[in-house]
Amino acid sequence: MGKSLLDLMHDSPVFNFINSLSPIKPVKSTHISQTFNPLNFASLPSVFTSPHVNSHKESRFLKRHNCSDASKPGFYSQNGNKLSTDEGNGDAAQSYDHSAELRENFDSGVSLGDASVQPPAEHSKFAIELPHALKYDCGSPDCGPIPHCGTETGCVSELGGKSMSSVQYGQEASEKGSSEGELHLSEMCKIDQKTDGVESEWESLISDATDLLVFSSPNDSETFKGLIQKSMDPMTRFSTSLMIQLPLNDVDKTKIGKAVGSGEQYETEIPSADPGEASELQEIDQKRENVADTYLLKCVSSNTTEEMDSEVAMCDPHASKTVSILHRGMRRRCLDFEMVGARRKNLGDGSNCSSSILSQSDEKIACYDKQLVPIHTGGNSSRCILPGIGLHLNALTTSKDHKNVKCESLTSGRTLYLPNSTASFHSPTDSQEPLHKSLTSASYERETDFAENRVSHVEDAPQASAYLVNDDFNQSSPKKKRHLDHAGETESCKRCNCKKSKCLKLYCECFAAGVYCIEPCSCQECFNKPIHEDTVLATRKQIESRNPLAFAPKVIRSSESLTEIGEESSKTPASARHKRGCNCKKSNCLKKYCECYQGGVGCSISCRCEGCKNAFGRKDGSAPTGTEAEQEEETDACDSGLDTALQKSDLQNNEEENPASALPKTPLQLGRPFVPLSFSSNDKPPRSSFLAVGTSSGFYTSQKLGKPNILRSIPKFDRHCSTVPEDEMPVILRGNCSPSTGVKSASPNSKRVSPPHSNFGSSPSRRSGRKLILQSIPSFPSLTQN
DNA sequence: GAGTTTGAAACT
DNA sequence: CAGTTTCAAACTC
Repeated sequence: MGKSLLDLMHDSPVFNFINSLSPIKPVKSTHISQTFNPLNFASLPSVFTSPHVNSHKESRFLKRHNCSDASKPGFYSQNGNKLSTDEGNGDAAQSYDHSAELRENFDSGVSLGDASVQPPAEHSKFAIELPHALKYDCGSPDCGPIPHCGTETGCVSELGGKSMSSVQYGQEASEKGSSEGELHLSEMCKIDQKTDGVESEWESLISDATDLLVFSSPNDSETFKGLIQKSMDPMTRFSTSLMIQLPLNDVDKTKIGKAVGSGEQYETEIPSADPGEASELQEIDQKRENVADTYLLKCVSSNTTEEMDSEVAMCDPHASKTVSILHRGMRRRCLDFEMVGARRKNLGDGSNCSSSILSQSDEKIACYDKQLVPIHTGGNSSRCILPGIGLHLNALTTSKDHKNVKCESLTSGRTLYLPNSTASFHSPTDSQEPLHKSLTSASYERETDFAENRVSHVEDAPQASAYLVNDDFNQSSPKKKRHLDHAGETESCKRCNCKKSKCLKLYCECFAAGVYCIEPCSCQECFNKPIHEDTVLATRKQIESRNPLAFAPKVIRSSESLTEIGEESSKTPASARHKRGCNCKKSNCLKKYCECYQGGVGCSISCRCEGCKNAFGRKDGSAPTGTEAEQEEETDACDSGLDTALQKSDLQNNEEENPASALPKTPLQLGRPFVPLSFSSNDKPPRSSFLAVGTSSGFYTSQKLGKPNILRSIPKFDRHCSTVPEDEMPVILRGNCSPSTGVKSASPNSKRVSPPHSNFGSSPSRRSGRKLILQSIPSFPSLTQN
């Protein structure tokens, strides 16, 4: 039989075709299987692998990499877990590894020997399915009467009993990607040699498989879903895997079927171990991969939830598993992000993810995200949507009607503004999304990333959270906060209490922060609402025309700046400085009346304050020593707010005490003062400091204009006191500032630049103190384009 | 919660 | 640009 099979293989047009296509070079028949097997079981515990296999593993790996690796992220890693990960493998494998399956199946011969143990029934299905797909190719979906196997396991056993073709085994094994597969393979090897009537049996098996597939037909997707949702039992898992595979199968039908011509023949041929076979298999694998790819693409485009689900499964091997699990809850809740997030995580975790897969999955994710986005955007467009920093905040607080949104936002809320500020928000862990991407990403991209960002950030965006917190504290008075706290959601929004300004002046914190006022605000006659967007923008523009930096963060980090700013700044107590400096007369810069203090930064030369005792750093540059600060604090302890101040000052002092360390440091360091401030429960963090710092005007613009506002990203930025690289600074700002005011001069004194002369108003300009540090100015697109 | 204080923002 | 007024947050009671 073996020979006949080989001959068939060689003669088969399909074989030739495959040969031509296959990237993998055919290996000698006997060895082929070995070579491939290792791939399949690469992750298998050494225990299960025979020396034989091991020897080949490497080569196999290599091959795998070329062929299927790309398509399956995390496949290997998951395999490592074996049974526990079986599902994942299966699922994952389905989506991306079909090609591999074939190939692996091929390998089966060798690895079989190693086969280990308890083959999960789940996998067996795969073995069956694959053939099924092939069969489909050759014939009609209905092809022939199909013996039913009651259960997958039953099928498997049946297959085994019938001594299914090596191919099947191989497939199975590959699908399992686990020891069980190997076991079968080993058996297969024997079988191959022994079996003569393989074909007939094969067919029967196939039919069985077909049967199984019947229920996995595309139309049954729902059913599958239902199954998945319904239970977590083995059956469910099985169904899940099937579900995943289904799409592929369909594709296979069309594609593979065409390519191969006659599935049966192909299948029967596969069993034989022959170089030709190998090539053929390889080709098939390729096809499958292609199919998978196609499917993925398809998935990307698909809109239906169900499709998405299946797609997700397909796209992300890891996700698939997750998805199945999550499915139950997700659908209705629109937790897509969760999925996405999970998926994201998975992807992220999957160190092995191939680029191709990633990209695909990314695309999918993007789709997902997009879908999700609407959720946010729906209803209260402006509020819920959050394209802008401010919006996001608002959304959180405002949307009472969007409880869901809020809730989710809360979980993910931090990230809501990400789209705009993705750059800053991307946590290190978000490796998936290259920072640059976010930076450069257009709104569209942002949207895509939106969900994922949210998710990821939620988990690992301490900064973001911090920022939010700050926001909360900053914006609302304790009273108000308490009121709003009920939901806890409102926390992150700014709330103003404007009565006369209509929230269209910088008096209004919301407006100043570039966010719309929301319900929690106690403002009267508020025009700072989406409804009056035009007005808001116009006003904003006007203000900007007067002072281009009006919406820039008030506190900027001087840091990076060390170099730029020069010694002086470095000498200054704090690494960050208020952009214009304060003008305190009575508060001694020890209360939040002082913007410097509020911002958690020390006073600097720019300040015109009198009797400065800023705990974060005095105007004269003398940083209060730890003791000093404490003393001061104690003295001023009366000030409730000082508690925090103390903390802050302590921190600050620590830094300050050590001139070296005091200076510009890492963003975190910088942020420290702020963070403590903002977080300290007793004391409300300085309100505007953060707001001002980060929230620049970008919000409105971004929202309305939809310009990518990288700089907006401030949340993180804020927290870090404007760590934004100068590069990020909007051209406008730079241009305006530097030219007119003469940006930073080389001299220590000149490091700060005063705002554009023209509009900046008398006060700022007149005093040397009120100069702006251009470098750290948070960028936001200025309305006054010119 | 009302009233006061404070200093930035806005205006002249 | 300087001075004044307006404003709303911060603060106090």
